[in-house]
Amino acid sequence: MGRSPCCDQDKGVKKGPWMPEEDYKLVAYIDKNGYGKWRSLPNLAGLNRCGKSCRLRWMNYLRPDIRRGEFTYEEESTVVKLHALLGNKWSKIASHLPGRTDNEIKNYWNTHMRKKMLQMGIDPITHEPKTNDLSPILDVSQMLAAAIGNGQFGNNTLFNNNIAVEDLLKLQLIHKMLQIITPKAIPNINSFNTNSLNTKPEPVVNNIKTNPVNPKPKLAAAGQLNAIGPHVFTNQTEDEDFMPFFEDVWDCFEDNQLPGLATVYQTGDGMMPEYYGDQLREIPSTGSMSVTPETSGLNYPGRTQHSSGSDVLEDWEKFLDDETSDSCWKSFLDLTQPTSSPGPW
DNA sequence: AAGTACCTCAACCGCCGGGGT
DNA sequence: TACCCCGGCGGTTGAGGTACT
Repeated sequence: MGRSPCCDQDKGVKKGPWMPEEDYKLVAYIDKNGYGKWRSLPNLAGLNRCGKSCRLRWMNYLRPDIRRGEFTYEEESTVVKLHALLGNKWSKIASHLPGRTDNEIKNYWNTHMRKKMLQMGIDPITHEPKTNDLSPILDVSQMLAAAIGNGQFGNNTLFNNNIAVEDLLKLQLIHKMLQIITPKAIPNINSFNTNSLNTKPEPVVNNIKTNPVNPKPKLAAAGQLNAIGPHVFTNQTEDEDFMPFFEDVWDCFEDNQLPGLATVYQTGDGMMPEYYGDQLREIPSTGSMSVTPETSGLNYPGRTQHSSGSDVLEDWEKFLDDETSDSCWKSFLDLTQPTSSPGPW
């Protein structure tokens, strides 16, 4: 069938960037007559353009309610969530962002947000961590596991200092989290002998200062996932800061459970530090997600069921309900947790 | 200053689905 | 039922701007 393109009949119509006088003509006509009947509009408005071009110019640029300028944090967050829900349905996404056009959102996604997600190791299509990007972590984790499994923990110089053990525990924690997120991509290395860890090496423990004043910090799933990347636990280089984290992890290992969520420290003003793209910024500790799977009533194409770590995910859920946990990552987490409605994943 | 590479985004293209005849 | 018209959508392009060498 293939009907002809709308502009075939309009031989010699102008293409390319619009001139101000063309804009003026189009706006003046629509102001007077309203829009619609795009095919006949150019002739009526005295424009040497095809109807589609006029429509596009009006919808994407001349409409009075167009909102221009940088996307706000809330807008970006909404785009990420809706893209995870809807995929490249730009017009549907745009319908949730007043003043933004599908074209603008599409462009912004392709030029900014897609890049950001890739930098964060997130697949912009599936919204899941990219397994290829995790392999270096996995490799290191496996290397350490192998070393421990060989009984070298006690005399291997690699582990003869606190930093190495801390790093090991961090790696294990990250590994566990990755297993929960992408169980198929991250093989289980739990089989390595964690019992060797259960006999707390005295030199390590003795060198870590206890801190009775510092309460157990909140467990932060958002912070957990922020740790996947180049900024792993950057706030925890000091022993005092690291101690609660160490205790949490240690407790879980002793109970032979998944490690607890790592600690993320709130700053004094109630702000949560988080990485946002390649920048560290502090975000208000309150706020709500404008759209969630539950509120939207939409299913999640592409969601995966995580068979393991459900307890941890429940903890995450509890944490996510906490008012201090709002973050860009929370939105990702909202979209990756199982719901009661059975999805295809 | 000039050349080149990269980035951004307005605009175009081709296809699709709904509605009318 | 078949065909056509139209509006709308998503993918792609390329001109202009910017950064880098």
